[in-house]
Amino acid sequence: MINQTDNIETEEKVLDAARDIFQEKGFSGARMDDIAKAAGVNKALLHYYYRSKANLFDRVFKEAFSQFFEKVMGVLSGDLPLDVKIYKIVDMYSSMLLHNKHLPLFVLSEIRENPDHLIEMIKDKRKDALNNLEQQLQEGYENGSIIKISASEFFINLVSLTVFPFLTRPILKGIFEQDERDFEKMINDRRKSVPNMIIKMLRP
Amino acid sequence: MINQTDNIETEEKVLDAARDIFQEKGFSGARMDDIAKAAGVNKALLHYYYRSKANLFDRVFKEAFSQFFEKVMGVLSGDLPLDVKIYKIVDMYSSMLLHNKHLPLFVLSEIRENPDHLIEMIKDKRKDALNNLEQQLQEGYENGSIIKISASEFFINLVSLTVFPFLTRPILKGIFEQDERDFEKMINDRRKSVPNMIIKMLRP
DNA sequence: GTCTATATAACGATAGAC
DNA sequence: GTCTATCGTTATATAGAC
Repeated sequence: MINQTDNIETEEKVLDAARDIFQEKGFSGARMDDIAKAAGVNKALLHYYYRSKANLFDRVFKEAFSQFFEKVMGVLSGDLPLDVKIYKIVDMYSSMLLHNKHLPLFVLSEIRENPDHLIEMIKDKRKDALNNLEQQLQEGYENGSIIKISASEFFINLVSLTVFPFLTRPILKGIFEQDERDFEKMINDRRKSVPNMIIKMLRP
Repeated sequence: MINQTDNIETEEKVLDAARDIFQEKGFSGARMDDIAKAAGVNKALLHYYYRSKANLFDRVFKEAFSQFFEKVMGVLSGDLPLDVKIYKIVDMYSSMLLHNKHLPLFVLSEIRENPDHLIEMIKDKRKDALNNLEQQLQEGYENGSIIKISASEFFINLVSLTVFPFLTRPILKGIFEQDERDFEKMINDRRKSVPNMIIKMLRP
């Protein structure tokens, strides 16, 4: 298993380490040395498997980006009732981000660098999800069951309330003296309170 | 005015340039060369006035951080009615961030580096603002005019809905095909819609 | 106070032995 | 496939002339 053939285990160890370091420090803050050390291998191996820092970063970023978006778009595209979609999205993000604390800040802060070609990555799924959501909101409005609201406004409100607390976590620690457990409790409470807020907000 | 005595104009030009570059690229992404070029002076001057990159960065960061927090804390500490406070905070943030697009992402992403000593910077104002807000929410609850809600929950919801759109600006461009004017229009609409949402949410 | 030139260190990347 | 040693660049920082 060692030598003579590509060592997949090593290749993965490197990728795992790269994910950790890049997501915590960003592209320009991360050091190839640190990634190598975290992976428990030599620096030269990173280049052997991934050729360059930019290349390795790209792998990590694309993965993080799709993790951050594709599931949500999937839920929005489906044909579940609106309130179920709301609960699902809040729940999904809460679980995902509790286990991957640096993800949202990483994605958002690295996006400035390549603001263009990321659009390609969502363009397909985007249309489906939005058309579907827009129609659903329109129907609800014509039913008289909800107020008139655009898909973008609805989407932004929902994601803001769900994701923002993760971005401000170190600050919340300072302002409200939240420790780790307090924070988790708050997030778990918000799995119910955020959907309730959104639904209340939609009521005519 | 030139030579012989400290040239305050130059010192400020450097600080202005540093603010621009640091806020756009972050500490490790920023280059002293770029700052010098943006200030229209030689690289050696940056060290003459500010000694080191870390030192210059510190100036910029502290300023940005207090800009991001102190005003809000001031409003919360005052004795305005709750709904007025809500409108004021949303309005303040919207105006500030429309003119300083990189501020929130800059503050949030650089905070990981020094998560500790920033707590010092808010500790004083924090207590006043929170006690005041907590009492106000408690009174409203006893009046029967609003639901029971903690100060932290209230605060997070308010700031999330106000600030988050600025963090996702390049993405909104991709998902909703928003151009610059669309974005500004959306933010200006939210000066009313966000307070309305928050108030609606508070209703029993 | 401002510049040019240069020292010094850090980092990404490659060569070559095993 | 993995390591050590090293090259080449780029960045921060300083020395010294004006």
